[in-house]
Amino acid sequence: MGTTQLESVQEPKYWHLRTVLSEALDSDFAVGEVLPNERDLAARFGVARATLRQALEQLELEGRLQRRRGVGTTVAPPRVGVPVATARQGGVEGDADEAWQPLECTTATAPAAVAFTLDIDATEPVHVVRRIRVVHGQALAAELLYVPTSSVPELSAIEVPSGPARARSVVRELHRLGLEGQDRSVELGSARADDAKELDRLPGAPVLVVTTRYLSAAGTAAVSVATYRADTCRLTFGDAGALEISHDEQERQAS
Amino acid sequence: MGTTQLESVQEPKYWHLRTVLSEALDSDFAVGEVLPNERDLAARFGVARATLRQALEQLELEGRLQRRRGVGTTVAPPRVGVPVATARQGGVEGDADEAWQPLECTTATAPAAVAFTLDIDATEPVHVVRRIRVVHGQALAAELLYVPTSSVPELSAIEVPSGPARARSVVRELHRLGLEGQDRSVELGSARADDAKELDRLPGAPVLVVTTRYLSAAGTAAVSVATYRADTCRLTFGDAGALEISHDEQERQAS
DNA sequence: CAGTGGTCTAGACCACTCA
DNA sequence: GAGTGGTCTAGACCACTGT
Repeated sequence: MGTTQLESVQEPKYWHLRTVLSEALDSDFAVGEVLPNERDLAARFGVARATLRQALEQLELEGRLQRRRGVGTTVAPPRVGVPVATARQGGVEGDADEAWQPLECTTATAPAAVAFTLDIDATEPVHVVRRIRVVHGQALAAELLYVPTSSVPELSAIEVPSGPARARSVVRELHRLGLEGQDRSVELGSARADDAKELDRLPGAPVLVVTTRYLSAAGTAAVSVATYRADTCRLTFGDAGALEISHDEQERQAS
Repeated sequence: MGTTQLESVQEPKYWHLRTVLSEALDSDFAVGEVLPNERDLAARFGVARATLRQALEQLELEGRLQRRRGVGTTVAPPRVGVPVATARQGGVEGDADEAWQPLECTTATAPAAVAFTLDIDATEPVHVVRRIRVVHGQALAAELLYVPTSSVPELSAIEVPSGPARARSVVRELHRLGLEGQDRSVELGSARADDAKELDRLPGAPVLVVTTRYLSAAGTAAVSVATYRADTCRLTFGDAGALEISHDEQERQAS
């Protein structure tokens, strides 16, 4: 008959919903606007709440939505471009180090894999510095910076008490070494409970895990494991701050 | 009384399950081994299947598990380190270009955001090259490479028919320009239907979206949007192939 | 307190893979 | 066709936020 080929490939409901909602976000909503609550939305689209939630989860993963328990679902602003490495990445300067805010510092043994990367014995003590990266008053990343005590010999004599002051000392001493460059890797992870708390997210929230190896003439001087909020961050490498491609734009397929 | 503080903070069941399963994976399972099916596992832990699945989803997101419909759930190998940029990223050579396998090439107008980044008019035609990055016989990434026709003037005269051959021509011409460097950004996304197909994933699967701007003396010569499988890939920058920190190792918290 | 998103249940059916 | 993971439902209760 005359019925036009309708969804014969049968995409899942939640996926179709995601597309519909995504288009609605583009045309009918402004950044920061709150959406109707999940029960209403589900009823409006004639699906179970769980299905509606599956669509919202997708959109949140893509950085389009922001959901807060007890508050509601709002339209998220475009992702922040976060400089992770500049073009001259061999530079001695601490890159965007001023953005990191030291919280505390303890001394302990490093996790096995970190010890391996540092090329030290697993029993050798390391300074563990806890830092967060704050932009516009919001924490974008939480980091653990592992610095072998042997890398910063000056410090052991000083004996600053634990806390932010000591964290700053360790970072200062590290910079004094004259770092020659960094190695980095980026992968997807989920926030541990402690990181989630710093980032104001729930445990298990998707994060981009940036592992950095700081190189000095003597070898690996320190290792940092930083977890960035995947929902709000776009990591940039090589002064690509100008890159302004957003996800909804990529949606359209050139054919 | 004598009851020892047991889970008073009440973490969600699925999160606790994730931890239990994660430890079980470390101690009792080998890479590639298949887990019991979801219904059995759920029964064994005394939870609903949906809850068990929430835990499995977490572990899959972290690259610990691999799930295939009709087959089962298996223990995933450690993530592959994928070189995205080398230390001398200003190099003219195509980096790990040999790993990219051209599929086809069409000519069309670029999406608005891509046109903006290329600094061209949205109506100007661009070559759209479709490539996939294959390692060990498995597709790790799918890419759309946008090259303005004005960037590669030689090509319009040649008139190679659409297809892999033409794709190769465009890439070759692009390299001939003498590229001066690249800008990159990395963010989390979900696979579009076409990308999902190339990557052997379901639509919506988590991917790392790498947007690269190729710079020539004249400005932005091309833009590429590559989607990497987030479950299997660890993107490395600056010859950090040696970085071997895996997620389960990060689990332990130094305190 | 009312209203929101987060968790959880116990089912059902479907799509896919493989023997 | 048997067995797997993927989708979907219609409820329930909880944790959190604001007023």
